[in-house]
Amino acid sequence: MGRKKIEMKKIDDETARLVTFSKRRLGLFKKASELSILCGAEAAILVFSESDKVYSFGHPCVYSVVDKFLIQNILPEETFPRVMDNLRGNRIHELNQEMTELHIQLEEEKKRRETLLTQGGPWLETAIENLDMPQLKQLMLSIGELRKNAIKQVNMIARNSTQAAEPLAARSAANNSDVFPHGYDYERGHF
Amino acid sequence: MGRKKIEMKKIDDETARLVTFSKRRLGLFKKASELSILCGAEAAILVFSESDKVYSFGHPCVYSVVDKFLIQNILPEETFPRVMDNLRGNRIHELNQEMTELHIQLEEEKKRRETLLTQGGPWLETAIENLDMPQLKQLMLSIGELRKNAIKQVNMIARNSTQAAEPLAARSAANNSDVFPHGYDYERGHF
DNA sequence: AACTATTGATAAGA
DNA sequence: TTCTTATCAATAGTT
Repeated sequence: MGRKKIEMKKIDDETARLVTFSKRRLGLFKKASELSILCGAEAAILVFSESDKVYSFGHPCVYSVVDKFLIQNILPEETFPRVMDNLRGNRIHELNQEMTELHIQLEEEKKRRETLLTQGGPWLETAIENLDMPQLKQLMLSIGELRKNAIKQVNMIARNSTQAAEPLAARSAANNSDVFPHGYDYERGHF
Repeated sequence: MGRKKIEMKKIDDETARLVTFSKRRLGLFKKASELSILCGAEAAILVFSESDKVYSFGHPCVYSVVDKFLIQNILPEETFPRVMDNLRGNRIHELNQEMTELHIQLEEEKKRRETLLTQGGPWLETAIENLDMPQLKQLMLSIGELRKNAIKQVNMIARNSTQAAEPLAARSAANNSDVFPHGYDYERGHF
């Protein structure tokens, strides 16, 4: 789509290939952004360059979409038997251990609920270890919602700010990855 | 890009929105396919329609790219400790009756905790609106950690499963999804 | 679904 | 790299 039509095969010249990669990657992300906006859809794009550098786009954010995908396509409840059954109810010869276990759990549950009421965050980190698959799925969905809301708020602040707000990468340690959050002026390459 | 320029906002007319969604989604996938071919890149696209139907594209395939993404961004920081250790103990025996009671109490606690977990969402949504930028950054970090822990636990459950544990993201596409694999002549609808 | 008038994306060049 | 522009490609509105 330019001065000439190009053959649809891997570009031989490395420099030209890199240039095209940059241009088209941005174009792709823009298209995805438009699709999301125009149609109220959620989308995520993951791209790995030849040198395995990762670039990603997501609306409302990469992780909420990827998580949603994983939950729908990779983590169906029925494929995973209840692990907790092994630890709790199915071993008659381990009744005593189970008893102890229950005592501990009960205490932990009480503590956790208490902590959750007061602090929230720290509780979740430890409590996750005791969640079963349905609970985990619910948690993943909640996390997705949480991200959405947080990003919304960041965008809100950014809009209301005269100074250009620091772009939200929608995640923590973005090691070696470029994240492309929708809602930011990616045209200007602010990140 | 047609008879008229359209405003970049959600299309009001539902029919038009659905048509545009179809057209642009295909266009997006084609662009991704071209990017992959021309530049030797790997790419995956996940799209959820408003009605949460999922469409995906992947080169060389959706799951390999998603896996790669997960591995690069999530798994490296994990250590996979034996999470269940804290559930096992070697204490003195207890009575069956007490155990039954404990079971009941535990279930009750879990229910209460679950209620907090699910109902905690709305509370957080409201709270988020009052956070400033530094607080939001911290929240995003926390969410990232939370998500890692959740995924870690999912993997844990998968590993401990008596059934052949399926590696994360190593399944074929599920029922309700349209997968758009690169390498096939999607123009002609070979699948 | 198909068809075009337009707009949008981009290959090549500066 | 960034910008410019001639072309090609995608698509909005229409049939």
